[in-house]
Order: sequence, then C-alpha cells, then structure tokens
Amino acid sequence: MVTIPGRRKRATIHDVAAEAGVSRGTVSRVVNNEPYVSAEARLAIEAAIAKVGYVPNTAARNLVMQRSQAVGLIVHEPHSLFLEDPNIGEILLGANSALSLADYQMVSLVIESERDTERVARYLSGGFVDGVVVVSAREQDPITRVIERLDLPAAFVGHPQDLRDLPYVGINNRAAARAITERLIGTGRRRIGMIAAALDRDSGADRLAGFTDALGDRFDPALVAPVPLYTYADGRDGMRALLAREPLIDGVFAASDVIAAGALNALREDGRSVPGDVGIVGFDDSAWALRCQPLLSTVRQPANGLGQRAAESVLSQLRGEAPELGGILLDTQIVWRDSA
Amino acid sequence: MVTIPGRRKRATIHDVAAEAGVSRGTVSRVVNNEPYVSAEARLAIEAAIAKVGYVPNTAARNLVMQRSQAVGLIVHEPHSLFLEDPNIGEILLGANSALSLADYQMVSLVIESERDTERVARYLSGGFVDGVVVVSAREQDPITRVIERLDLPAAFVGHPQDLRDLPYVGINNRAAARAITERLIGTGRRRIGMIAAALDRDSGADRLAGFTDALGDRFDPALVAPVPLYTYADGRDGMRALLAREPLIDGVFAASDVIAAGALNALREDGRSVPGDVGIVGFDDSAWALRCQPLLSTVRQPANGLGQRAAESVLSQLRGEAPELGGILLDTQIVWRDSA
DNA sequence: TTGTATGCGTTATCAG
DNA sequence: CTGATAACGCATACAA
Repeated sequence: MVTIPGRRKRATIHDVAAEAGVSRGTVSRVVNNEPYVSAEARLAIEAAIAKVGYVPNTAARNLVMQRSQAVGLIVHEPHSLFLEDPNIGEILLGANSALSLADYQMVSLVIESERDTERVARYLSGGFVDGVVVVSAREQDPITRVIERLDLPAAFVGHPQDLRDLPYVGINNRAAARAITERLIGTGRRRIGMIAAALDRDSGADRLAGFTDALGDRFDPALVAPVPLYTYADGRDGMRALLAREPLIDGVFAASDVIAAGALNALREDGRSVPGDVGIVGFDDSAWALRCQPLLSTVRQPANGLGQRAAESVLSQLRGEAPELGGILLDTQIVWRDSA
Repeated sequence: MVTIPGRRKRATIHDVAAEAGVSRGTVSRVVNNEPYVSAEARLAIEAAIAKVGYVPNTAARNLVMQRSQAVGLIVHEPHSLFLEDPNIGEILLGANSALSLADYQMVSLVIESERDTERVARYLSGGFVDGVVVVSAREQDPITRVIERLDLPAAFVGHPQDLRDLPYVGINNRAAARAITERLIGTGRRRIGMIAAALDRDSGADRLAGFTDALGDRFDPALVAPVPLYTYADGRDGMRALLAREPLIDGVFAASDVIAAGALNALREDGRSVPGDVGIVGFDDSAWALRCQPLLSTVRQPANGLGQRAAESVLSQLRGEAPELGGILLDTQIVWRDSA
C-alpha cells in the first residue's frame, strides 16, 4: 500500500482525555476555561494538550454552537476598480479592525464572475459566517437576495435603491457634492463641468445631483461627461471629452480623486495649467489627492469609518439588537488645497 | 417570554425527509446528485427541498467530510502597503481565479495586528480552510510556524530565508534588477543611484543585489538610499536623499514603480527633467508605470500569475501530489518606455 | 468537582 | 434502489 503524503491525523479531545486520564467533559471545560475543575486536573490536561498538540476542531464546535465567529466581507467589483479604488481597501481595513476587536474573523470574499457569485452564495448558506458586510452591491444583486432569504445579519456600505429596508452606512453624497461645487463656483470660475462616474450607483448618481443642485440655472448638461467607473483611465477620457466639447472650460468637479488624477493628466497633455487655466476638485481625499500635482482640493470621506460602522452594525445585530433601519450617515468635510 | 428577533430555524435534511416521506439517506443522495435514486423519489425530494427552503449545513458536512472546500489567502502587510501596492491586489485576483475554477472558495485574511495574528492562527487550526496561500511572509513569522505545525498545504508568494523547504512561487528579482540596471547603464548614464526599499524582504534585498551586480566596480554605496516600504512617500524621500548626497546623479533604479512615482515627484520638485537630466527605471510594470509622466521604463512582473500559480500549487497538494520543493520562478521582462 | 449521555446535520456503510 | 445506523468532534444538561 502506498503511503499518501497526507498529514498526520489531528488530535481530538478524546486523545487528550485519554492522555490525561480524565473524561472528555473535563477536557472541554478546561479548553473553554470554565470554572469547576480541580487544579490538578487542569494541569494534567494542559500538559496533555501540549503533548498531543491538540487544537479544537471548529467545524465540530460550529455545528454544536450554531455559529462560526466569522463575518464575511463581500467585495463585488470589476478587477480594475478593485485594484484602483483606495476606498475599498480602507473599508476593508476599517471593518477588520472592528471585527478584530470583537474577536470575530473577517473573511473577505471577492466576486469577479458569475461562477463566483454562485459559490459565494453557497458559502453564505453554509454557515461559514454569522453575518456579512457588503461593499458596493448593485441593484438586483443575486447576493443580496441570498442574504435576504437566509436573513443573515448584514450591513451595506452604500445603498442601492432596492434595499432601502436593509441596514446600511454611507455618506450624503449629494450634499457633499453640492458643497464642494459651490466652493468651486465661489472661486470665480465661469464654465464648470463634471466628470460623472458610475451613474448606475447611488454614489455616482447622487454626486451628479449635488453638482446640478449647486449650479442651478447655470447647469449645462453638455458640460457633464459620464464615464463608467472610478478609474484613472476613465478620468482622463472624461476630461478629454469635456475639453473637446467646451474649450473654454475653466472648472471641473471630478467624481473622485482617481478621476481627478486622470483628468489632470489630460489637462497637462492639452497644455493647460492647474489651477491657473482650470480649477479642479475631486472627491474621497484618498492617497491620490496628495499625490497629484498640484495637491487636490477634495471632499474627505471617512472610508475607514464606513467599514468600521458597517461591521459594528453586523456585530450589534449578532447580539440580538435591532438594526438601525434608517441607515447611518457619516460626516464629510471639504479639504481645500491647491488644485482650485 | 420575550421573542428574540432571531432568524427562523433553518431546515435540515431531516425536515426534507419528513416532508417527502423518505429517509435522510435518500435525501442526501439527491442533494449530492448521486445515482441510484428513483425518478419519483428525486422529484418528491426536490419539491420538498424547495418547499421547506433547505440548504445544506456546511459545518456538518465539513465535520464528516473533513474538509472545507476553501483556501485561505493571508496578507500580512502594514496598512499603507496594503492600500498602495498594486501587486497585492493582482496576486489576490490571480489566486481567486485559479481557486474559483476548481470550485474552491478563497477567503482572504488580513493581518494588521498581534491580535489578528493569533486569531488567524486559531482560524487556520479550526479546519476552516483546506490550504493556504501566503503573501509576503516575514522571517520568523508566527503564522508560518502554525502552518508548519498543522502541516497545512501551503504555497508562499516570495520566499523568506527561513522557509526554503516550503513550496513557493516568485520571480528572479536579482537577475531582473541586474538586467534593467544594465540597460540603464547602456543609455550612457555615469552616476547611477538606487532607491532600495524593503531590504528586510527577499524582493528588496535581491533587487539591491542585482543592482550591485550590474554596476560591478562602479558601485558606490553612497548612491544607495534605503527606505522601509514600497510606498509613494518613501520613494519621494529616497530621491530627496539621493539628490542631497549626489547632486550630479543622472540615473536611478527605483525598487518599484510606486517608488519611482514618488521619486519623479521629488525630481520635479527639484526642477530636474526626466529623462533629460536624469533617467529613471522602476520595477513591477503596475498601473503606476503608465500613469507616470513620462511613461516608466520598468520590469514586468506577472503578479497575477504569481497568485494563480501559488493557488494551483495548493490545489495540487490537496490532490495529494507532492509540492515542487525547489519553488517556481516565473519570467519577467523589461518594458522600455520613456523615463530612461 | 467529574463522568456520562445526548444532540448538532451530514455522509457513508450495509443490510434489506 | 432505499432505509437504518454509525461516525465526525465537540458542548452541555444531568447524574454521580
């Protein structure tokens, strides 16, 4: 018979009990350090545990406890965005720190294909996680339906229209966009355009709405360049489109810092100075803002806090508390630097 | 008695069996669509499943099957790097695609604190994953020890000195660094420096070694600026240091594209033109390379492939195959653009 | 303080 | 083809 290179069998509570000459119940008590166990028994058991290299089997524990002590973080984004959008990383880190504090394991699940969607759905149904934080769900997202069906404690970062009744945390994109646009107007620019990204998402649509609000009568639809994603390339393309349509443009609201960075590239290409010829503002206050030349005026968005609060919402639901149905809105603030 | 807002109890195989009027064994067969089950039984069971909303409990299945059909991806990096290093995202996506193809769930675990380390160690021990891909392990990493102790099928991206006998996949950093430095020398530069990042990692140390190899007699330690991490800020700082030490510098090998981007910023600050006054080359060929002005000459590193191959290695070990102990080295190539 | 027995939801073995 | 029944490893109520 061939010896499979497989691993040695893991020690169980049974082995420990045998080694220590006690019953499994007592071992279990020591492992979960419960009271009512004699000092000598405890000592013997601890020695036995070390000797056989025992480590509890969580699958078994989960089965009997009916929980996994883990929370999923679902990222549903196309490759490019996942790699470029600094907010996603921040959200992830924020959620991890909150979960970590409560001794929950964050497991992040990335969905990039149809196949992934199904697998993740199965995963969620499988009791691997006690709850879930969803980043950037779309409308009619199958994952959302799975979550509802299982009624798994969940919190969304951002809120697609079709899940108004699920807990979410976000920012007031519209008000923030309006505020920074007004500030840009205040600098005396006459022809202000917007590079509007991700209009199929609440963040994108709301930022455009805020822009429109601020401009009022002076709003000119021709000065809005819609692009699909929050990416550098889309920012550059959007700016080129704007430049082609309105050569006299002297102000730009970019839907995000990455977009602004791309736009800056296009502007430089075209020989325009910033903020001399055109003033530009972004959104996010991500690492990009400080990396641009000149430094970007933008809206600070607490991405880390979003992840954290979403995780905390899940945690509180896990404790049996009712979620805040209205959603949680975090504050933003304008950071004025040199680009406008 | 208070009604806890808890979720309704999930249906089990038992409920389905009762509903369909068959035994649990038969239901199990249908669920895992095994042969030897009559058409009528199958039909009845499928109806029952739909009716009671049955979904298999994976904890129970794992317990008896002794596997989880999931593979962990461990990212052990400080916040800043996690957010800035595009390679990490690529590796993650590459691993996910390989795993996804084999119908394994990738769960990524990020470690940012001591506490996280312990929790992840417990998680790994808990049977939540069948194997693990480790990105950027350090020397003496506690996680590495846990993996060895459990002898969990694993593959490392990059290879710290102290795990030469564990499977890994990487690139030949030294040869690649040497090659691009030689190319830079070939452009006629006389005073060439290096911004050397992450010297405590194999990638960082090897790139410096390759640089030294290429320079030979002409190597001048004063022209090496060591910085801790692959970040934009460190690139800028490193370049400033170099400029201060050797104003006549006319060539720079930046340890990564991000570093080069930061360096470019410092160069611009100092009023130097690129590639006119100084030629600069990077490493990675990440999105940064195309975002720099001028476009960066760099080394293309197949980050996505690294993740993919590492995942495949784990998968093959899961099939019982012996890992390639020597490690797998992927090819790199020089991409010559405008910065030198 | 400790041991025993039972159940968690599946899969798997074996008689029918 | 199908139905009992025994694991899987652990927690826990109950008995001792």
